[in-house]
Parts: sequence; structure tokens; C-alpha cells
Amino acid sequence: MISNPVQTIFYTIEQTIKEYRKYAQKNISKQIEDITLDQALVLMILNSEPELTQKEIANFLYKDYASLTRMIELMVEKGYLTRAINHKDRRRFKLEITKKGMLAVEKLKPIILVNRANSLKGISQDEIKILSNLLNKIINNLSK
Amino acid sequence: MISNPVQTIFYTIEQTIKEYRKYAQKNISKQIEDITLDQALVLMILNSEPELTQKEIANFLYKDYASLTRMIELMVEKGYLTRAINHKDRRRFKLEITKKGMLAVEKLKPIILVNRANSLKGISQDEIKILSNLLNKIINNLSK
DNA sequence: TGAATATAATTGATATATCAATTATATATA
DNA sequence: TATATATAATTGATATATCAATTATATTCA
Repeated sequence: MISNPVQTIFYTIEQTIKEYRKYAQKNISKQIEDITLDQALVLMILNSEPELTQKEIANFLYKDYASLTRMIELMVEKGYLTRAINHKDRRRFKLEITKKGMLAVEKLKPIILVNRANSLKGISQDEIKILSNLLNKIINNLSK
Repeated sequence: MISNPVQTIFYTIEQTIKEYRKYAQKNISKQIEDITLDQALVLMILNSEPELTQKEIANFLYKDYASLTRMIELMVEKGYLTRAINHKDRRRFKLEITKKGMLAVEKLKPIILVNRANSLKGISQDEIKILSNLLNKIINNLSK
């Protein structure tokens, strides 16, 4: 007998991430009109590690390279990033956050902190650790 | 200080669901060429509850109505479903699984069971309960 | 050196997600 | 009954996901 997808833990996991994305996007959109959650994460990552290549960013964010290419195109169009050739390795690009991008980064910092704090209200550090361990067990099972 | 997205639990949750989807899709594709994981779930749901409307299926699967409309179009095109007008309420459709669809359902049942079992190997029922409770706490925080 | 191989990024095709607007039909209520 | 409101589904626009194929450049090694 196959149980209804709704009864599985994978459904709950998916629901959690969807709710989180919706919530986070809503709060970001209140203060920055034209940026998506994923684009915001690209900005935050690049801000903390400016030398990353697109491939590395993709790995960090668990995104496909193709997706990242397109996200970055949009971010350049919207003026959040500039993209220049990296002369040390001409296959790569040197991504830089523009002024508009830095403004967004500063606005995003508190939003992200509040989003996470609100999401995890009433959940202890120990519980988060447990959650993380269980999820990593699953990830481990899946990636072999 | 903003921590890197990689260090947050939300990243881990997202990673888990992506790995699961990739794994499940791979195993489905081995045996059924032209069906996606999401389409497979629609089939399974409809098989267990044949009277559902598109809206109800969308809610079950935590999908957007617009997405579901498009998924169903594709499934009809591929011959997994038929769609007829529901004479009791002409806004609705009566979805029916075709022979090809039923064949897929039968193939999918064991695949889905094995996928879930493999994913959760080494994790006890109690732990799954804990996982589920923690995720529901988060969902609860997010949906107000 | 030159050919083979590896790597970074892009492109194309198709599927899904999300939001807002719209269409068609049902239901409620003045 | 006529009008307002609610509901089911669709459509359009834009973003992202995934896979396979391709391009451009680097690296390796015979």
C-alpha cells in the first residue's frame, strides 16, 4: 500500500522550505522591489567572499550552473552586479557588487536575521542541531 | 554579522529536498521515460482519491493552481490522464487515469517505497517523529 | 609543441513556481 | 429574478531547475 505523499516526511520537508521561501521573499520585497530571494543570497555570498567564481557560488547555494548563469545575467541587467573578464583565467568572470548592490546588502542583513529568528522561534539550539543531524543523515543516504 | 547561507538550517532543508528529488527522479526515469516526479505524485494522489479537483490536488501536493493546470495539460498530452467536464459543476474537470496512467501507477508503487526506505535508512520512527515535529514548528512560525 | 583532456560558463529545451489578471460558472442575497 | 460575490481553472509574465550539448580557454602529457 502506498501512502499518500502528504503523510511522508518529504512532504513536510518540502512544505517547510516553501513556506520559508514565501515568507522570506515577502519580507525582502517589502523593502527591495526588484530582487528575488535567490538573487539576494547571491549578493550576500559575494559580499562575504568576493573572489568566488560562478561555479563556486552555485556550489555554495546548491544551485545548477545554468541557473546561476541566468540569475547573474538578470542581476547585471538590474544593476546589482558587474561582470568583467578575469585576466588570470579568461574562462572565468570577475563579479563585483555595484553601489546599488551594496545598498541592497545593507538592507538585506537585518531582514535575513529577522526572518531566521522568527522562523526558528521556540526552537532551541539543541533542537536545531538534532534537526540538522537528521537531515544530514538523509542527505548522506541519498548521495550514494 | 550575517552568516553564510550555507551555515543555516534552511540551507540544509533545501539541500535535503533537492537531493531527494534528484534521487527519486533518477529512479523513476530508469523505469518510466517520460514522467516527472511531480507528475508521478499527481498520478498517485488521483489513484488513491479519484474524485479530487485540480484545486484539491494542488493543495494536497502543496502546489500552485497555475502549476497544476500546466502539469495536467502535459499529462493529458502524454496520455496519462483524460480530462472531461464535470456536469455537476461545470467549472471543474473530471480527471481520469488512462491505461497508460494505471500502468505507470503500478510501476511507481514499488519505486516510491524503495526510494523512501533508502532515504530513511538508519533513521528510527521516533527520529522521524522528532523531525516532523520540528519542521511543523517552523511551518507554524512561518504561517502567521 | 600539439593533441587530448579538463574546466568554466553558456545555450537550448522543457518543467515547475509565483503573482496578478481574467474567464466561466455557481451561489447568495437584496 | 437580477446583481453581487465566490469559486475553479486558465493565462501571461517572469524566475528558477534540470539535462544535454556547446564554446572558449587551460592544462596535461606523449
